[in-house]
Amino acid sequence: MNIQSEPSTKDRILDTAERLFSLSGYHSTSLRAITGEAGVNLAAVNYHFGSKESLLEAVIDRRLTPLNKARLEMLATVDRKARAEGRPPAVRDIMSAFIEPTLSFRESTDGARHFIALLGRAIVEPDDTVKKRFLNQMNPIIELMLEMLARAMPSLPAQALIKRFHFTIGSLFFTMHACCDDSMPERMRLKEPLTEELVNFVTAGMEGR
Amino acid sequence: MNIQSEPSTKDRILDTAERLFSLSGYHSTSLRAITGEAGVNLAAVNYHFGSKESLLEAVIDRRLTPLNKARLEMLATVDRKARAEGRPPAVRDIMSAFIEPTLSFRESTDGARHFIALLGRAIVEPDDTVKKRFLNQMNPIIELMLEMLARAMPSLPAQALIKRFHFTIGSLFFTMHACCDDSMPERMRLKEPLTEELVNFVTAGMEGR
DNA sequence: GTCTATACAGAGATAGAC
DNA sequence: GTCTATCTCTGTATAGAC
Repeated sequence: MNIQSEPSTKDRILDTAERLFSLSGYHSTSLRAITGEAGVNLAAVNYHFGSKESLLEAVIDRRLTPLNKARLEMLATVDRKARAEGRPPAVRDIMSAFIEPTLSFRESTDGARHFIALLGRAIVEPDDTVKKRFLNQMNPIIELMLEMLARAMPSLPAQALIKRFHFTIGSLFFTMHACCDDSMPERMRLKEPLTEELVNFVTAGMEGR
Repeated sequence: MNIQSEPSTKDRILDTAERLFSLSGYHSTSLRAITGEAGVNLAAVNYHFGSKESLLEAVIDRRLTPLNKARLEMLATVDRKARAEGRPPAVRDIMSAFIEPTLSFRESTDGARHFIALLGRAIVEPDDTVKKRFLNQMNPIIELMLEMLARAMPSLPAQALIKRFHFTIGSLFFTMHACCDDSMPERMRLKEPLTEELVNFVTAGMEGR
């Protein structure tokens, strides 16, 4: 545990891997590129993490654990307030509790920005091990949001709710990935701030017509 | 050009690559797996396509060209009809012209289903060559839709329109990818039909509140 | 405990015989 | 068109230096 000295070998690997995974993708980033740029030996990855896949898991867990904690706390606050006022939670507040922590976390540091772009891709990764790791962390939030949304819109059939929530996830994760993506055509480049527009969009879609 | 005999070496490679790229992802699928399953020699890929990347482009182009033609025709019909009636095109009709051909094409054959799942991932691929190939084909449609949407909602600022269209693309592409994805948790599994719910969702989001 | 050097199997790409 | 041989680069594993 270094307090004010150089980052440890392990942290240098994590930081570099996060950046390169985000920029070039998991499979296209070689361990030699990571260790070369981090200035550590190739075998240090195997020593500290065991494999390239375990390294990716470590990259994900390091940021996703506190981020999901923030999301759950915000959802709990929305729920508590609604119960105290004897009303169902508002769709907009549920959406905000998911979106606002994500996008404001993204603005916090350069590393976080890379990580959020990486996460936006993780949900469509074909690699089962990686995706399951990611989905396991997301499951408690998904369950809580679905339960709260069902209370917010009691007359909406369960299947319709699932579909609309699914579309919502698509909007958010694509935004997480693509908002800092330079390869999109100029006209499609997004400008900040995004939170309010995204909350508006998915709230309108959720509540239907 | 074989009419009623066995598929050619080239077509066998295309069909097998389409299925394996969709199931396991581009980078995780080896040329040995493709050529082995297709029953052709490894070097046949290099001979017919030049490289693994060019093979992916061929897989994309074969299906995306006719699909985009159908989308453009449907958009043109919506536009023509609106002009004939002297009114701006309806947001819902524009959304349908993009979504309906995509999802009904997906239902047409097993190969198409695999292809649509692959496309749903292509838009977040980190590989620049692949993504640019894909975006080049999509650009005329994106431009036409943005132009029609601007006429449909003349009071909406351009930046807000871009953002909402972006969120729409996220919903559709995630649906294309994930609707046949078995690794999602049981509660999030989607059931057909999707077209109407998706059109409702993105129309409501587009039109705002 | 940390880290380095190095060996190994599998990948995509390519040249050239047939 | 097809196939073999071979090149480089990848992820992984291990033996041993400090």
